[in-house]
Parts: sequence; C-alpha cells; structure tokens
Amino acid sequence: MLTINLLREQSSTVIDRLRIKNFDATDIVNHVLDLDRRRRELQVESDAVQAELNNLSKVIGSMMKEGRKEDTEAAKKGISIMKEKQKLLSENFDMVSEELQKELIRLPNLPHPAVAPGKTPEDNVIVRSGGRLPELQPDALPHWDLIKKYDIIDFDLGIKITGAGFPVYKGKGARLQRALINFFLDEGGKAGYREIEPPILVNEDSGFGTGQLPDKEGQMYHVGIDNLYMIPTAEVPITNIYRDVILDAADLPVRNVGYTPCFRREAGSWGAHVRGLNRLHQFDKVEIVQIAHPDTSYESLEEMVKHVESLLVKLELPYRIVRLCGGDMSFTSAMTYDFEVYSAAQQRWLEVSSTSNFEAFQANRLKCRFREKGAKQTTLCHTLNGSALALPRIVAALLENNQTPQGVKMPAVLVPYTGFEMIS
RNA sequence: GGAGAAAUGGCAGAGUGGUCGAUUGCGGCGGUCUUGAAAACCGUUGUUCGGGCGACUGAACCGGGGGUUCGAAUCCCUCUUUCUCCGCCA
Repeated sequence: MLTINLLREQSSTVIDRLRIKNFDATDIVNHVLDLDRRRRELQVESDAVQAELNNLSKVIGSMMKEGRKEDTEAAKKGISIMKEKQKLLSENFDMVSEELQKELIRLPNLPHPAVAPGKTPEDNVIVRSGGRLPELQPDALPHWDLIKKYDIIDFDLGIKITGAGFPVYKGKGARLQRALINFFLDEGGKAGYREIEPPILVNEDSGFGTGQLPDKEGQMYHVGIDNLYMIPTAEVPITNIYRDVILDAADLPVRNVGYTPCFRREAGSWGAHVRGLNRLHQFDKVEIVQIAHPDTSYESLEEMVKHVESLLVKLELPYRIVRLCGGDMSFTSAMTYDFEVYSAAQQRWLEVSSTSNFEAFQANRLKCRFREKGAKQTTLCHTLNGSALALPRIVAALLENNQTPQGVKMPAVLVPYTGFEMIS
C-alpha cells in the first residue's frame, strides 16, 4: 500500500504514474485526501476531550484522597456527558480510519519511472536473451507426450488421488524434481542467500502483508476450519518473516532463499496453452527474497536478475529477459523482469520466473522498517522477490529441448544431482 | 484431547485499581577517568498517530479483542500463544 505521506505531498505524481499502469486513481486519491483531513480533525478533537477526561480523573483521585466526598460525586456526574461525547468522536475516528485504509489499499504500487507504458505482453521490453535455440527432429514431441513415453509424470494418477492439476512425479521424474530443487537451493546458498524452510500454510495477517488478501482470496486454497491459506508462493511466508520487524541498516540487504510447493486455484484461467506442465494447481518453486535499503534496492534487483539468469545459463536453456510494461505488471510491483525459456516442441516462450522490486509497497503493509545507526527515526525497507526458479516449465523445456532418439539428455550441471545422464 | 500455570519495554524481571510508559538489572548509546582498552562512575535509551515555524505539546500501546470504573498493566469475559502434567502420535 502507498504511504499516506506520498499522497499528501505528491498526489498529482501518484495519479500520473498510475496512468502507466492504466489505472485512473483520481477519484480514490481525492477521496483518500478528504478522509485523511477528516481523520486528523477528529483526532485533534478526540485527543483534546480525552486529555480533559484524563485530567479530571486525576483531580477526582486527589479529591478522594482528601476525603471530599461531595465534590467527588459532583465531578463524576459532570464527566458522563463528556464521556458520551468522547465515545462518539472516537467511534467516528475509527470509522474514518477504517475507510481510509480500505481506500488506500485499492491503489496499486507506482511503477518505476523507467517502466514503459503499455497494455499487453506485446508491449513488454526484451532486455536480452541467451542460449541457443535447439534444432529438433521433425518428429519431436511436446513434453506431455514425452512424460508418457518415459513414464515419469502421471497426470491421470494425480486426478485419481486429488484432481486435475496435481501431477504425480514418478521414478526419474521425481528424481529430476528433487535434483532441480537441490540445485537451485545450492546455487542460492552460493550467492549468499540464507536457506529457509517456511510453513506452507499462512494466516490472514501474512496474506495481507504481501498483498494476497483481501483481493486475491479466490486464487488461494483456504483451509476453512482453521482459517489458514495454502501459499501460492514462498514469497508469502518468507517475506512475512519481516512483518513488524525493525532491522539495522547495516544488516541490509537481507537475502533468503527457500523451496516450497506452491498452490494456486487458477480459477477461470484454464483453456488453451495450459496443457501438461504449463499450468498446475500444485507445483514446486525455489524463491529468493531480499529486504533492501531504499537507496540500493535496484542494485538488489539487478543482482537477483543476474542470479536467475545464471541458473538458466547453467541449465543450458534458451532464455530471454523481458521488462514488463505498465499494463502487464502486478498490482504490488514497481518493476518486474520476467524470464522466459523457449520450449522447442511447443515453439513457445514459457515464463519461468518473475523478479520484482516492490519498493516500500509491501513493507508499508508489513511494517517492515530499518533504522540507520544512531538514528531515532525508522524508514520502510524495500522488498524484492523472484522465482529461482519455478520447476514445471523448466522441466517442460528440458524435456522438449534435450530430446534425442536415445532419450532426454540432462544438462551436465544437473547430473551430480540426478545421478543419471539420460531419461530413457 | 483433558487438567493447571503464565504472557510486561532489545533481554531478564518487579509491579494486583489512582501522577505507571511503567522500579531494577543486563545489553545498547553518550560522557568522565585512561597513552589505549577494561573496570568504575554519571547520563541516556520503545513504538505509533496528531498539533505547532519552533521551543514544545496531546493521544494510544504492559499478547489480541471486548467489558466494569471518574480512573485498568492491575478486576471481569473472550480469543491466541507459551509452559507443566496426563492422553495420543510421525
């Protein structure tokens, strides 16, 4: 959520910048400013009455000590009208505060000035690409046929056990999953990230902190009996480690990496292009999260982009990095790089990572702050995260791009992890 | 799941209705002393929202929410969490 200060001081900038995201903020901003004024008026009034009440209570206290019973009773009577007034004021204050909060969280994060305007993925900017596009045999198979041929991932079994979108990985398929997870975690560790194994169910506060709640409720599986949500990404529990935390500036940036399964209901998003591993309800992902100083958060973003890119290079996959245009960016992001790998048999680019700087947007919800050495004041941190990486589409690309008449060849870097060179 | 105990500032730990935002110790920060350091001594040390150009000043916060009262860290209700004992269990 944007800070109220930003709106007070630069409301026109906010409106202008949100146009890049194709969001007309005029009405909300005006409403927020109006509510903010009313809220402050009410606070001044309510605080004054409360101060008087506090004072009178003290007076009554000392009168009782002196044994002036009649004066005490008289004072008590006078106080009740004031209490009514105070009750009304503070109720109004609470109402206005709540409405202000509700309006404030409707505003998306401002895109960074470097973000291009645009409406669709067509308008995204390709930053760079790498790797070589493979030349496949004419009879090359898409991954959904390959997994059947080698019997390594079983969708029907998943349907039997759970439902569509919950595949069962078998034999070398399961082994490949474990290999990728370990490889990604190890690489994260080498890059200075602390490994985290977080809970995969989170409470409402956590869902709010990273921005899934209240709006994207329908995208998460909800365990109603305990009011917990299954995480759609490790970003949620790992970033929430820093909810209500004040860090030392010297400790920034904080780097964490974690593997979790991820659960997404994907309500209404089924259709073309979601065959096989392209879209699932449950999938595995390794996520990197940084909490950064505002002055250096874009250096952190660059560092994360380089890290994700290095993974794709090591896996020998053809990839491209795109910077999302305003219209394609998420509600919470200030700048996002998507990573796509080329899936040769499908002849499509598949998104395998989304790496973003949220600046202070999440931190404001999380109340994640830092303090400069010796300073009294606290400042909101910047939060960032990125997939490093999401497994299913990596697996799809590995299978399709590396297929040979003898089987699917594993990239060299994975062999120590898989224990085999070929799926055949 | 059953029975009991508890939750206080960075940590430890007082405080059972009235100048308590909270004694004290440790830690942190600043200073005196010292060639330097340690020790000792002195001072300082939470968060949030407001008002004021400023000096300064108001309100809220003792796990969360509600209640009683002129007044609540302190009493009542409720939720959550932790600990001990019993049961169950990977």
